[in-house]
Amino acid sequence: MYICGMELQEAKEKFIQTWGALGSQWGINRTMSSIHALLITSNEPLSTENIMEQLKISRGNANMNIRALIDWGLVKKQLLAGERKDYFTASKDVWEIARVIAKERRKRELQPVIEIVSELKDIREKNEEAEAFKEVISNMENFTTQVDRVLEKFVKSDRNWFYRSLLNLIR
Amino acid sequence: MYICGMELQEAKEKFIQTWGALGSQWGINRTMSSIHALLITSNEPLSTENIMEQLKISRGNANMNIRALIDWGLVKKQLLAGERKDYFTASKDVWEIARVIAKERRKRELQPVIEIVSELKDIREKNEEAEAFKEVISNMENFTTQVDRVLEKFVKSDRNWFYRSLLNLIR
DNA sequence: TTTTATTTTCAGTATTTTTTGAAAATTAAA
DNA sequence: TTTAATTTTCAAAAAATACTGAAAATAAAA
Repeated sequence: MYICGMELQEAKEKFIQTWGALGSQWGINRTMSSIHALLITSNEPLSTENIMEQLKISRGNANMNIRALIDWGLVKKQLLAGERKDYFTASKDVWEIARVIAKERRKRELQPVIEIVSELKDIREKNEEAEAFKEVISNMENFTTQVDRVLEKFVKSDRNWFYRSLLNLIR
Repeated sequence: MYICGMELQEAKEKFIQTWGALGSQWGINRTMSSIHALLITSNEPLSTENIMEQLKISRGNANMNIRALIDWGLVKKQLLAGERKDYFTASKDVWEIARVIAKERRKRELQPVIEIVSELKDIREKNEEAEAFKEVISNMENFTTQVDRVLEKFVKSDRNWFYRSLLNLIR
């Protein structure tokens, strides 16, 4: 019985809940981030059934979201000797997690925007209104390609570069 | 009649559509980002009715989302002399837009996570499993507070600092 | 091969989120 | 005042999204 502080189980549940809520605020579905959080906090690989049980979700739901996580590169299958079931793990390394998420979002979201912005430059009209629009688009292209380059660097970098760069930025 | 390239109107519509889709991928509702995009590309302030017409949405919907945008600091009311209606504008400055979005998301999302992570540190248990969890949480606290500091700096910085920093990062 | 365990799929259902539209509230002019 | 224009609210409807559960597919063991 703990007077202050909290028990491990309670903390894990709170973490799973928070991670889930955070994900859904960022356009990732709640179950997917909850499963991710569960795996992050689990000290051993979990099977689909473990996950279904602990999060009280159906097999179909578990299966779909595990696959999505694997697709993102956030979760890996682990074959356990003598076991027929698949087991799953997630990296506990926060920097690595951030790196993978940045990599995927760059690919899935930033790249398409850059493409479309680049298309939108081709306007022939020459009046004031058109020029103003072109100016916005041109700035946006500038901005997105710069951000893209930074993300690319981050994704390819190592932990030391990242933490060193952060320090430089806030210096 | 244009052979290649596109007309201004078409480009604007494409931009509005893209911006809307992007927003919804990032947990901001599609109408809200579409209104924002419409205002970014408009060369004059627009009234609620203008917005309703151009995006084909209801008055209630327009009103709620305009207010949300004002709440975020992305849109401003503009009183037009001799007009009774409210008119709205949005900054066309991409850097400024990014700054405001970073500011709001930092306040609304990063801060709460930092708070919760800090709470989760108080675990009394001392077994191996608890230590592993504490390690994850501690790294997460580290990471989030560092990112928070960079965002704070960005939010308070000027355009020059930002572009200079980006250049330094990718150098 | 057949049997059994496991994973995948997906139509139907449930839930959540967004939107509408009309009534109520507010604001400014008459 | 009263009247008219405008904005806000919010219950109900619609749309989008997520979830279930059972059947089909796959893979491994017997």
